[in-house]
Amino acid sequence: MLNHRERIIEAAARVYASSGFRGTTTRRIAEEAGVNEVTLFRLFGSKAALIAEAMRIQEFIDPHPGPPDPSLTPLEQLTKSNAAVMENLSKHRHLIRQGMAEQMEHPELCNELCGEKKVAFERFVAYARDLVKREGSDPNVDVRTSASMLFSAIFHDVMSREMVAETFPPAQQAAARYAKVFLRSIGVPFEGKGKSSTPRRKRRRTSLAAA
Amino acid sequence: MLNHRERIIEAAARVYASSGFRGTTTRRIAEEAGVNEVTLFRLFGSKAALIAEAMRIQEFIDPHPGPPDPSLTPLEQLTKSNAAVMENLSKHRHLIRQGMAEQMEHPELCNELCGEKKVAFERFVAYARDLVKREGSDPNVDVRTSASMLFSAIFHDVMSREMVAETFPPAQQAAARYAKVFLRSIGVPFEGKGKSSTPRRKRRRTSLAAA
DNA sequence: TAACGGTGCAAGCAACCACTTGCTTTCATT
DNA sequence: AATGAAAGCAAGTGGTTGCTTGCACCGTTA
Repeated sequence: MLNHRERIIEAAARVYASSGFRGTTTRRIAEEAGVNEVTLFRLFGSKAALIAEAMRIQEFIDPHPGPPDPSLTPLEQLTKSNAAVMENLSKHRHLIRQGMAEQMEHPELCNELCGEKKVAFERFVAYARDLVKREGSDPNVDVRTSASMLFSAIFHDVMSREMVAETFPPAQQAAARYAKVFLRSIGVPFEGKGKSSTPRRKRRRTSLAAA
Repeated sequence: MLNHRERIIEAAARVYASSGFRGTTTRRIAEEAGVNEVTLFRLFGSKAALIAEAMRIQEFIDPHPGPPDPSLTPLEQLTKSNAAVMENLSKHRHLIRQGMAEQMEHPELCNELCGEKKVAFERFVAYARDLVKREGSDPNVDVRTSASMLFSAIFHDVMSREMVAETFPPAQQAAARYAKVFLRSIGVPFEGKGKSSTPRRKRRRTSLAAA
């Protein structure tokens, strides 16, 4: 049983995710939280302050997708972390969509999201660079753009699958497929079922811990 | 000089793009269109009908990115069409973001967008398959997932660059970089400045017209 | 000239909004 | 039993919303 403050914040996030800032009425938040409407104002001061606090608390991107199990191949590691990120992002997809749409009107609300995203991206780029070095593939490959595209694929998949599912790989295979295409694009070989045209090498263990 | 009807629809789309359905008041549309508020209701019946009509008219994805100039290499073709799609999408990015966020509350509004997107994607997959065949690279490559990732990269770039620019390639190079990573991932060689680790071949002209 | 469709204008409607006030109730701590 | 903080409740504030009404105006067509 949560206390009032937590129940209200949770309700605010839920209502905001489904209806945006304007659609989030204090009456509805109070109703969903099972408290009186006045209580919101006594605890948070205003609707805007309450919603801002609700956004501040969310953790959109799983902060601990690594370090990965070193006994896994790069493909296995990537598939696993892709899936983890997708699952966690998916939980907040409605809220994130609202935040993105309202970025012009309420820029403060999506700052948390953006900050997390940048950090996660740089961490991933470092991992990918390390991977390229360890695997000894062409160091001139554009790792950063490949990483950007992988991030985009994951983000866009989560945000748009409900609307245009046909343009994405089947949900259960998406994480692995994105991993394969990514590895291919940075020239790191993996053992695919006859899908690899680059010379195969014995799988090598690598770790994300160095990133 | 547009007539009233067109001016109103244009204003409605503009206001919707910046403020969403709830934020789009009939008073504001009338103001921006330079007509009296009553005129909206006389011409369109209701706010919802007006906005629906405004969405129906938009063309989000350039319907004619091809057939490409056959004198161009695949990389040049792709770069060009990527850039064209990005430019056109970018014009509607605010409107699209609002539509995506409100997909649950107003599903009818984003149907047009989704339909266009699916068609454009299938057309592109067909082009990519043809490319793989002509270039004689490994036919077992996962072309569809690579295409999906390219689409995602472009879409996500356009929609999120204002918020997290650091996670994307520089704006002027993005179209070309996405094209290179894509070609790399489907095993089609291109002439990069020392970035190619797959064996180079003399550039071959291909056309998207077959798609 | 007469009729008519399109438009503007002023006013107003009921519903809803965020937020406030004044008062009572609940309940744990002392 | 007394105290005080947290919560509920009912009512009301001024403002905004989508939409309507009634009437005057104006240019075209008959």
